[in-house]
Amino acid sequence: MGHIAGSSETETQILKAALCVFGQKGKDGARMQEIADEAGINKAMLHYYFRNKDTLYEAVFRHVHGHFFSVIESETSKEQSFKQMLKGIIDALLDEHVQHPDVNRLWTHENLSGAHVVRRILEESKGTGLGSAPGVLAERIREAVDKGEIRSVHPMHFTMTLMGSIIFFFLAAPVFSTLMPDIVEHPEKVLAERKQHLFDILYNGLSN
Amino acid sequence: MGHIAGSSETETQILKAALCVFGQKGKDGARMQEIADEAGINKAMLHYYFRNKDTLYEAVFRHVHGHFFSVIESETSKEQSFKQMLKGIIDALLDEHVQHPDVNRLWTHENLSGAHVVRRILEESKGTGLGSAPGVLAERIREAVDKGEIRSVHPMHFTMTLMGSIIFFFLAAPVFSTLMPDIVEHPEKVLAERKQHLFDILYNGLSN
DNA sequence: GTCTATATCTCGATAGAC
DNA sequence: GTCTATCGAGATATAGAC
Repeated sequence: MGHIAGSSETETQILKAALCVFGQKGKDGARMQEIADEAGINKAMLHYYFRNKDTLYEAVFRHVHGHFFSVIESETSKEQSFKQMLKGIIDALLDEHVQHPDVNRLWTHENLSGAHVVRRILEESKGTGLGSAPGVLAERIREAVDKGEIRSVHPMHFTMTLMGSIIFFFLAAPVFSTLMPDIVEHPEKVLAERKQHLFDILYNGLSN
Repeated sequence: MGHIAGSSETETQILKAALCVFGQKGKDGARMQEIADEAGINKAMLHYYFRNKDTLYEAVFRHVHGHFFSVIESETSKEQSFKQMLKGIIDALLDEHVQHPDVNRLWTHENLSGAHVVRRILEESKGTGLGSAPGVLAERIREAVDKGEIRSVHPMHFTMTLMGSIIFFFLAAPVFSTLMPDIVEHPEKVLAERKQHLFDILYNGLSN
């Protein structure tokens, strides 16, 4: 947030526009002018609401960083079998990425630049809140192993494998579309295939 | 290459330095001054060997883009079972990423910025050379399915899952290190775990 | 709160001596 | 081929009127 108490309409517009531009171009490639244009306001207003580019970037990140974690948190807290949970996470995370591609891109940019902002946020809320979602998922995996629902597997590594195979799909789409034209020509079909494939390979990989 | 015929010592130094800086900061975040410093030369020299920043970036990318593909090509062309090939690709690709983290980062930056350079390169050598490596891997998967070595799976989706779960591990390391301190404290141990986990989960996922 | 005008500065690129 | 010095575009950020 800027130095304004409540969150005004304009502030929301700025955050939305900034997410879009930062997501597309990254922090370095983004231009304050472009963000202003996208928000339908003036460049000076950006500095009025958010002191400078760094502050704006951090505000945007704080505003959306929980998006994907909240999906995981939602699915892990439902009363359901591990199998259902896995299917739920795969489907919901893929859908979420389709609907909010900029958030995924922002996350990746953040990781590439050392993840200083994320880490600060995660440190602030040590083990609580949305940041703990991957930890909760790992715990659910551990429980499922104990109950014999799935065979023994390293919880954190599986969490990384799951998230990686979901996120990479969108990240590498520009390159893979050369090898697999359906990605751009029939995106819904490929998305459905992806959901089916991931559940198939990962659940089978966990089966006894 | 610049407008010099052979590749001089200086040119190699520049490419090496540029890979480092472009990998760390991305094309937009990179500074010509920093590349010059890293190469131990003068800023003007960069423009002498490579016309401008764009040209330099493309030269760097062309210089290293085949790194990971060559690993896949090497493993897919060996005379070995599918099981051995899968193990070989996982181990070799993970090792390659450890040894050349900047190449991975450059690739990711390239994907985030639309992959215009990669696509041009891939178009130039339509289906030939290193660019066809993922396609060859997909073909090997198809063959293994036909032979009954593994159960039926979508070849291209499996290729993406494999590459994604390998690459994401390095990409998200900054964030996951908060949740899994071993990543920075005992990196060799975690790398060994990763190799073992990936082969375990993916090969089991492919088994009948 | 919102705008115009402008200050300040960083960076890519070039000119030109050696 | 290599350097120093510098130009000029374009970016962030601010000043100040309304």
